[in-house]
Amino acid sequence: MNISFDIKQFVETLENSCHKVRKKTFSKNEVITNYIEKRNQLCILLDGSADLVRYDLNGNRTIIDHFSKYDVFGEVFYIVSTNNELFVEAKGKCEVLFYIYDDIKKKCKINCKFHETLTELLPELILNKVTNLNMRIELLTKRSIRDKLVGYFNLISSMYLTKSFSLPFSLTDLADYLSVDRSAMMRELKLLKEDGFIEKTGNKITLLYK
Amino acid sequence: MNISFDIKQFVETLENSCHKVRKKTFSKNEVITNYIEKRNQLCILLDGSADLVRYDLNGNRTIIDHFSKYDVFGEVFYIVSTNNELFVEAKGKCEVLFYIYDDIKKKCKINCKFHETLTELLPELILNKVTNLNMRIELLTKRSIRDKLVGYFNLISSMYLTKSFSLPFSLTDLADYLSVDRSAMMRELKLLKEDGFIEKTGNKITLLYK
DNA sequence: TTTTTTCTGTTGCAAAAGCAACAAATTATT
DNA sequence: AATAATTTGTTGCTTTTGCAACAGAAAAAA
Repeated sequence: MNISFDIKQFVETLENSCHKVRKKTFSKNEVITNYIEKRNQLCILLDGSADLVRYDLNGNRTIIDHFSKYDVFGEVFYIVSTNNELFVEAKGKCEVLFYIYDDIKKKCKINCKFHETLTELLPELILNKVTNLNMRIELLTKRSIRDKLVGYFNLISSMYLTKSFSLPFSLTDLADYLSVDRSAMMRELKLLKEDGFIEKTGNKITLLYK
Repeated sequence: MNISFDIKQFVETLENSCHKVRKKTFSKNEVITNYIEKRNQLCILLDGSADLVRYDLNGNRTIIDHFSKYDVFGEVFYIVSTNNELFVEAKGKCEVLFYIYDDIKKKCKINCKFHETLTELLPELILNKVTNLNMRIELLTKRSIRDKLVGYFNLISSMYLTKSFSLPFSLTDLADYLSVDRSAMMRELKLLKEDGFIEKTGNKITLLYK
């Protein structure tokens, strides 16, 4: 995503220009943050990858979003509407920039450059999120596991412009992302293979159709 | 939603202040607009109700979003990411305000008040959409029809602050919204009734739990 | 390196959801 | 007011999905 470059630029040059900015590192499975309304926190993933997850009352785990280098997250992008708590979990070693704001829409009192740039970029960042959410909904509304898998593969394929790619998720996590049972998904992957739609070695997928 | 009032205010006073604004009426089942990238159109529903729908290759209909009075829609809020076409369909007689923009983020050349206010409101409107999308995802990730129904009822209930409410959808449309088979949903509704969780007369629901 | 933990791949069985078809009720249309 | 169209409610049957359990592979930790 071309927005990442902008973020990179301004993070690198400006991360020390505002006293409300803190950098912190996390190791695998640590909770980077949880989403609480009015926490007024915005985070930028400087290195590593992390997932936004929710656990429901039945113990089901759902991966809401997946973050990689230079992705931005925080409650502004996900206004909490239910009692289910949301966590951002580190998938490995992570470096995260935390930024606490008073009012995301208004200028920082100290008038720092960091905040100014962030405020400018915000609408674009949010629209970026909206696109992700829409894609997500499109996947989730598909009626069968097969359609979800194929939809997801098409997405990845068109993102990387190749019919052959490694999944950014483990298969276990992919099931949580598509909101289906893992073993049922494995079964469907096998059938897709048998029907000649895909090739699969470990988590490398090759699309054979179209 | 408190934002509606702002919209109402400024629409009523300013709808004639920009030459790029057009008002049009639609009758039931007419297509108000379809989503095409770079169409640069923003619509405000002045009266009636409408649905944003998608038909997939298998002929399944999915209601992506439901709009009522003063809701705002258009491609800015749903960046098209796939080949499936999206339509906004009138559910009855509708009055719609169309606004064509050059660049939603920049001021209108003629510097009209309409555009200025809209540009100011836009981030808030978008965040509003994000909340909706997140709620939607939360519903769709629920693993069973029962959980989807209950989740949806809770949402409506907490929105209207009452345990007794009429559904804003027909049952047929509700199934398309929850992305499940209608008859299977009817069966589950019956079971919910039999298990004493809800009362149901026509499309009026009363929650008996909690 | 060895041990432990997590992830992958598989399967039988049970439960849930989808499909199809139809009658009754409700809502539009003429 | 009569007719047509749509929505609701229901059910038997089929297919899909979920659950549980386990063995082997791979990855992480000791």
